[in-house]
Amino acid sequence: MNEQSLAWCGSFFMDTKFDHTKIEDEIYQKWQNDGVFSPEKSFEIRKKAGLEVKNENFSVLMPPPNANAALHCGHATYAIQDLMARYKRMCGFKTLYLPGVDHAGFETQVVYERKLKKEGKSRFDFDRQTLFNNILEFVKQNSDVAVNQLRKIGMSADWDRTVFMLDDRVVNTVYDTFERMYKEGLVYRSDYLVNYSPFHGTTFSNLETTHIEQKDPLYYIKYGPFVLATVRPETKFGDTAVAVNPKDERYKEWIGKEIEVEGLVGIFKLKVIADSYVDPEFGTGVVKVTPAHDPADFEAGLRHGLEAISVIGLDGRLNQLCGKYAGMKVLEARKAIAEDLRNAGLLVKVDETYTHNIVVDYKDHKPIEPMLLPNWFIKMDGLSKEALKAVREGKVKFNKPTWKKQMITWLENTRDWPVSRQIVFGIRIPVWYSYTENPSMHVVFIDEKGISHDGKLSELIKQGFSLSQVIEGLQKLIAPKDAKFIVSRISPGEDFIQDTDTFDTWFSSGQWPLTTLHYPNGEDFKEYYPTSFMDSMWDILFFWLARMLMFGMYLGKQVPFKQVYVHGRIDDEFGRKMSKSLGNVIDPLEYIAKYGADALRMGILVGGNTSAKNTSLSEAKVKGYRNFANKLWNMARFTIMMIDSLEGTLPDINNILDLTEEDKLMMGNLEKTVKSVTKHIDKLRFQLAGDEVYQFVWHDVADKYIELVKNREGEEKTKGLVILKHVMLTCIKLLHPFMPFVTEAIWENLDKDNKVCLALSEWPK
RNA sequence: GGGCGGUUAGCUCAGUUGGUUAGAGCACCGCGUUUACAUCGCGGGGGUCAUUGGUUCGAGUCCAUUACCGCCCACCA
Repeated sequence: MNEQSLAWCGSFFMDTKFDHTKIEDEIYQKWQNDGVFSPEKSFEIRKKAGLEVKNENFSVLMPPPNANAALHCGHATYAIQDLMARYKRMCGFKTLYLPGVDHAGFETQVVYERKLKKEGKSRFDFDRQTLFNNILEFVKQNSDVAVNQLRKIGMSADWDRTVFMLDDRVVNTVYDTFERMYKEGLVYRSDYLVNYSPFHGTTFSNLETTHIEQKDPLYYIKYGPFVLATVRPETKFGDTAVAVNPKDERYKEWIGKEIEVEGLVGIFKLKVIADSYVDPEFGTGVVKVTPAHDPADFEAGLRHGLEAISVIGLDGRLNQLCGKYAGMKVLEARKAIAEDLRNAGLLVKVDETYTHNIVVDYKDHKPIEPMLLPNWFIKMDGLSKEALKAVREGKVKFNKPTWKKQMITWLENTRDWPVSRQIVFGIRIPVWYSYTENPSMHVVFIDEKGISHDGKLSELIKQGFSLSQVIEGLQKLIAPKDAKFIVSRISPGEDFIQDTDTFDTWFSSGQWPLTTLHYPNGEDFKEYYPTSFMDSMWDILFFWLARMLMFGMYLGKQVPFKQVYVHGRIDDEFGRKMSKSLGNVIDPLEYIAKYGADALRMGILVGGNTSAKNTSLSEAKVKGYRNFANKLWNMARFTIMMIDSLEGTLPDINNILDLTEEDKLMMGNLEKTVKSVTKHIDKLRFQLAGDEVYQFVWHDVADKYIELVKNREGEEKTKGLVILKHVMLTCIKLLHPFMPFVTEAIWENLDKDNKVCLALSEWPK
């Protein structure tokens, strides 16, 4: 035992209880000082010590935790990545575990806006740049919290390589990608029916929306010669056709004819179209078609060449096309219009029992208004095709067939990806509009006195504001859909204003394997791409894993990771999802403080099946594994005590002969356990691996073999202790990826001649 | 509407080539202060493996059916 290790064990090792609080931080510091987490350093250390080193790398990227909050229980699943990294490192692979932090654009902004609200402020009180800087400051404070908490769990990540999503280098790579895609025709700006949230003031991709069931009145209204059913009479001013099913005999004669509809604000002339998307069984079998405010109608509009007329504005209110209803909020207008239709004798009946699914955002479940807005889009066909091919060919393996199936289905059905978000916190879209060429741009800005101005840029200039004044206090810019623009990351000249939209978070995090490894010319990229292992929960299978696959194939020309491990959600002890409203949220830091990181890790890795859809965690479980850590500790203590009470030195395991039947059995079982545990980990069956060592250590070694050796005398006892020591050393190696702290502490005390720390010792064979 | 999971002890779950009497942890009951550990030891109770049917010498395990629970995707006004 060397001086350094004495410092943190010493008399402490005589304690009958294992106190994790006394050693965890110190051991972590020691690993870090020794260079255990650096692939290069740890590789050299093993080489020098004469331990096996492989010619192959093992690399795993840490899914960057959101920088907007402290860690939650889900982050405890990072133990899976750490288990793999530690295991592979011990097997002799040059192992890189690369950490990072995400800016989590939209989510962070939502969190920050809630904070502002508490202070009686809102995002509208700040110009764009100031708001961005404030949020960035907020994030920087929190990302330290997140990183330090990850250290507490024992992550053997190379922190010197930590990447933040808004690092200049990352942002530049993201810009490179956008520019390249633009040059290759994969980027376009278009009016498209997007999911717009009047509440959040931004667009969402399809993935960021969800459906909830809701009861709404279904209005049967007279519509020219027809009666039709609708829940949205307020969109009637944007109707540009009426549709029926082509097979519907009732309306066959009307197809292709023009009808006149007496509206509440004049008379509409509409064409009757036939389209199979109409269900003859629903309502009366007649549908009003509103391409600008309904996804199905939008598609139908494209098929039939219909005009799309927007009647709802970004503020969620009806616009000037709606006559006296202009300025009303959607629901308000709906009621008013229904009432007026009733009074005009145009309302046939109302079905109050009608339930249907409405689209809401995934975060706050606020209603989504489908809107026709100019947005930046990425063409998905080519990108998804390459990713699909790689998945089908097995270039990337999945821990369960169902994830592969889901991935294939999603990649087969991708739609173009709207990547612009109308939020401030993110990577700003590198596109500039010239004022001279686009005088009709709409801007919102705050002047020096803090007064907000909103209007056409040319008008505001006429009023005496200078362009630089506008740019200085700029909040929002809306360029017309046919605006002329230049793609550039720096200003092309004084006449230009940059787009105020930012990229969808997943546009940058989708490039994570590339940016973290310094694509395209960095050493790490050459050395560690494609990465070996990627662990993530199923909730971001499409958001993130699919996007990484696409960017990986597009830029890196290879899959970004060879093995995907999809883990389950951590639920509470009754299998319920953790939620604030249920009050069943477990704070991982609390359990670490109380029972130790080792116990928490075991609770996740062995107490449940991480690859199941959901897995439950409970205090009782973690406590049980804390007991196991204590058991292990005392087994080691007792072994050392028995060895110390012997006279003379302990013979080498290779020099002992004439083993008893019990000794042979022990050695045989040990060998079986080593083989089985190794196989289980190789097959990613962590629970079975961990449980097997647990059972072996506790019930074979402690309950039986130690009891046996304890009662021996003389030479028999000496031999037994030689074997016991060997068994203990082997077991703590097997357990190290699961319980790094207690095993490392035992190693220092049990093997006084150790050349390297346990984290760099050789995996038993 | 399409697709996918799950159902094994009071609770959380294992059971990965179909093969003795179905296991673990926690909880429960009884006993126990031995050279470590009471965060321990020894012993014990408790399951018609959701339903029904099939394949098989043999089914918790494979196939089909039903029921219940849950998830994902989706443009039914």
